[in-house]
Amino acid sequence: MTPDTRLSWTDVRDQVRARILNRTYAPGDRLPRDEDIATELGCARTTVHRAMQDLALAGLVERKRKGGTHVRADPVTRATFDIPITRREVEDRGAKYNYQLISRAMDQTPRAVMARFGLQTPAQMLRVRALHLADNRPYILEDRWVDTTSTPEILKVDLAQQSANEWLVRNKPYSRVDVRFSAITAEGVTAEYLAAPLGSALFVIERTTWIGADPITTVQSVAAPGYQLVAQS
Amino acid sequence: MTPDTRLSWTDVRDQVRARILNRTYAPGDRLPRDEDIATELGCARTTVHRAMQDLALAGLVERKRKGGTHVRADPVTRATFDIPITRREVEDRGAKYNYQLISRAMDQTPRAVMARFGLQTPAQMLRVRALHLADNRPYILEDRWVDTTSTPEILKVDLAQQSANEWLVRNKPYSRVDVRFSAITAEGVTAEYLAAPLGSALFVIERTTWIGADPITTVQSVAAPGYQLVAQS
DNA sequence: AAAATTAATATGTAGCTACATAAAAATGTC
DNA sequence: GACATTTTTATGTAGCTACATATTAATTTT
Repeated sequence: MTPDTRLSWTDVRDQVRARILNRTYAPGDRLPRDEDIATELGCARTTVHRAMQDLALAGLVERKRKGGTHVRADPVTRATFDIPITRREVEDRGAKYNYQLISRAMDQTPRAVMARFGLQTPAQMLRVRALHLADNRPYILEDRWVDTTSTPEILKVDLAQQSANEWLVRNKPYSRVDVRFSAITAEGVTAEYLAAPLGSALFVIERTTWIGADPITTVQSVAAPGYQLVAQS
Repeated sequence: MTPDTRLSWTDVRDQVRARILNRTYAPGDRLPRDEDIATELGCARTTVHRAMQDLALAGLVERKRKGGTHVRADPVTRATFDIPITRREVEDRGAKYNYQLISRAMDQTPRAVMARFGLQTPAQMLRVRALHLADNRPYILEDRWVDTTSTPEILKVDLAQQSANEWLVRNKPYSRVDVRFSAITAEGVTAEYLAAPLGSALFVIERTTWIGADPITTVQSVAAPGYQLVAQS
């Protein structure tokens, strides 16, 4: 069905990638111009262009105007992670999702939160702590701060019924997000809520979102022991 | 200098994104056809198409032929991480990089390694353990297995001089990679090598690569306490 | 009425032209 | 020779046409 001699941009991409993998084009090498590759493979320059863009996005080559296209000498491993709302994450694992509000109160932002938002002076924000459960076992403990200046509506939401996670993601689109991963030791109430042995290692995801220049929320999500995050594709 | 009325695809993307953010197009809504948006904004359909592709890639909208374009109801947080070679990572932080080979020997793959590669039976592979240092302090401890069937050249490399990390990334391109993050507790020799207090939480990156269907290598990289991974952009 | 077929439609892709832009290379100037 | 200027060139982008393809919607057949 495919017109025999018609190359799609994915075909071109795969061809060029294969050549990089088999060292026809070695790391650091400059590739032929898009146009020459086009002539060689018998397609239009636009098609080669699209293919090259994709390879550049994947981190395999680097392109510069006039400078041409080069195979990256120090290829980086580029991994993309999808972090869905916690309910979905739990349900996608085939587990029953439950949610439990721990506390909800206005409070002054501590240093760590100010740092995340890039604030110079402390501010009053809504602090929400909650526990997400999978099959009635602790799954993720979240400690969240919501800026009530940018998001006053959160004050009217019944957070005992609906998690701030879910409400925010559905009702408060953001324009910028900062994600960071780390590990902490299970201690005190954190260990207690997660039913984790004292001293066990816990995986932590921190997310901070803004709309334009205005802070929306920052969360520290601590996962129960054994949690693993796997890259897409 | 910019021709007043000329819209680039990034302009269109930003416009549409703004409308999603300000709820002109609400979650779940179907957007107008590309062509209608093109007419409205005064540009070609191709331009809108490119903009939409980008928004789809970012996870903001979903597109289906004939079905049209819809604003995603459950937006996911999509984060991209670049994991450079360890030398670069250290040097980019302005620290002095050092490397130390701990052990290098052929051995039978344990269950965990078989699982990563999807092997049914154990195999003989090269196991390399090494320590990366930043300013002479332990930075990352790596425990690596290299498939000497797909990568026999590794046997001739002097791994005391050059880290397997670096040699592989520069000499062995891969076609598929699997990345996963987790947290473990500092124990035994791991704690010792990293100079980490017993029981402290350590961040772990596991990477497995293949060329076609053939395994190349799998590494468990354990970072010293305090390590944090931050998403790009 | 249910199932199979056909038509309509929105997005996906390839190819072309024309021009913009960044950066390297060549040239000119002091 | 060092510096500024101009030219060249490879990629980047916009717009157009034409057709492919997946789905839904409409229609026909059983």
